[in-house]
Amino acid sequence: MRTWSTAEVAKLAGVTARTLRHYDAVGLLEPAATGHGGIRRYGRAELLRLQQILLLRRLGLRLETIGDILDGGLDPVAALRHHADHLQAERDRIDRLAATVDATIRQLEGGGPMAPETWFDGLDAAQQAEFEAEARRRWGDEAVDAGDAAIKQMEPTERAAIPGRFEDLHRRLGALLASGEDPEAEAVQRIADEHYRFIARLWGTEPTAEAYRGLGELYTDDPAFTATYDRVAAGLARFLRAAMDHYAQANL
Amino acid sequence: MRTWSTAEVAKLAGVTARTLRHYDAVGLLEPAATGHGGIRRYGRAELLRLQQILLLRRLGLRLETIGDILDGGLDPVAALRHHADHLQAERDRIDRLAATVDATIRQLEGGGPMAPETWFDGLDAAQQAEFEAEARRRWGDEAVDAGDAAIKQMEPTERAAIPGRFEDLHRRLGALLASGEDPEAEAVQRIADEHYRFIARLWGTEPTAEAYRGLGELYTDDPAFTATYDRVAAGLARFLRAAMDHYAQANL
DNA sequence: GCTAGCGGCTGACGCTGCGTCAACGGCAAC
DNA sequence: GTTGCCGTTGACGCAGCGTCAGCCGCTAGC
Repeated sequence: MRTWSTAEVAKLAGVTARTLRHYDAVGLLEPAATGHGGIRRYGRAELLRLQQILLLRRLGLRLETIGDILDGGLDPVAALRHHADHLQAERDRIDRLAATVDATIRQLEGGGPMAPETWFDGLDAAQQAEFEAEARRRWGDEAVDAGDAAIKQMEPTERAAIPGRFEDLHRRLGALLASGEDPEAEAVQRIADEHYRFIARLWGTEPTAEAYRGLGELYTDDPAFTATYDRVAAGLARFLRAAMDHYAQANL
Repeated sequence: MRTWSTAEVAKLAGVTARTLRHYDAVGLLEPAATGHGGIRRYGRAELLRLQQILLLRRLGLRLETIGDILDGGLDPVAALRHHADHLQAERDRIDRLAATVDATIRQLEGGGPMAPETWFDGLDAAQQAEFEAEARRRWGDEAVDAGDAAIKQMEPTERAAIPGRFEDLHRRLGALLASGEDPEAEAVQRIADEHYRFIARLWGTEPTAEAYRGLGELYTDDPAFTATYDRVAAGLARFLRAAMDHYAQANL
């Protein structure tokens, strides 16, 4: 027995016959011979190649890449290094996702830090969770926990007023934007000052210039925030960010 | 301005118009009204729904699941918990993949532990790397490093003889299998004893019953090994594993 | 000589979430 | 009338096969 049929190879290698036909179709593994009605026959060389294919496949490489490697057109080490980078990135992405999902679950259960009723107007539970996860990434756990503690210490009436306070600031900023004011204009900067002090209250500490600018970046980088602001007035997110940048540079 | 066009919504939410049409097509987000040549118009409610869709999407949920949640047919917390489990599994999978890829790279570079020329006959570099990764998972880093050290201390001639020694054992086992012997037969168990002592030499220590049985499991569980053995003789992997099981039970 | 059954074959659709043409329509500015 | 912009509806493409559907050839049993 020097050659094997599709079913035999499939059993030996632990794949389905369909897979073998697929590999034939894409030119990854062609049978040693086909005859008599298209019947495939595989030889020892094909078995070996299949082994290597399956190994590389289990490393997560794409079939096309595997083909390039086995046909000598691609350096295996380079390809694997590239793949390792890709895996690393994937893992990081999943880690971030998982953190955000966990935060969202905590938010929805209502028990976690940053209770829903206290935060940004216009952000629902999932958005707040995302913001929290992002905040922990940007400013660290301590900063976020400190902010949470600061909010928890407020009077209930003050807490309840937070969303309204934001709305107020945003509306007034939107009006200035609509009237063509520059982000660095004094009228705008006065509101930025109010905004800064308000954020400081919420955070339980006065943000550094860097932290405050980072918050501004968040407004424009995160589509959820951007959309929230832009519903108040088109371009408000960028306008606010510019105002915050200038404020930080001038006063912090 | 109380309604928005496709392009406006797209800009506000940071998605493409194609995406909005897609969401309409799959029934995830239908415009408030369509008229005059199919022109879509979105209202405030649709904007809010879109926000929630995008948030849940960024958590990695599938569109269908998102639809179920937003239509009230699915508990968000339960869905997210389920999703978190899924993410966890994915991360673990990627971690294992990355470990195997790293091991493969080390093997291919030839510098790492378990140099290619010393290990199993029939396993190429990638396979050996996979085996190494699997071994570290099953028996821990110390065991694998100890084995590596043991092999490094051998005389070069003895090292070179390893593959041939395996081949010899496998051929003799294959002959006994072909002649219909039982895995527990004395003739088979004598070879199992040789096999055990040989593995002990390679590992630098005498495997426990559990470790030896675990090695047998690997032979049948891992298609790469199974195929390698079954090329020597059909069913050899299972035969060897049964012999190892019995040997461990009777002698260890 | 008929039929059932086993294996093998070739299409072709399905899955996921859109990106990317292609082909066409309507409306405003020039 | 034309150009250009924004809108529309198909339809293919991607990755890697799973899963029919429909057909052919050989063998065994009746």
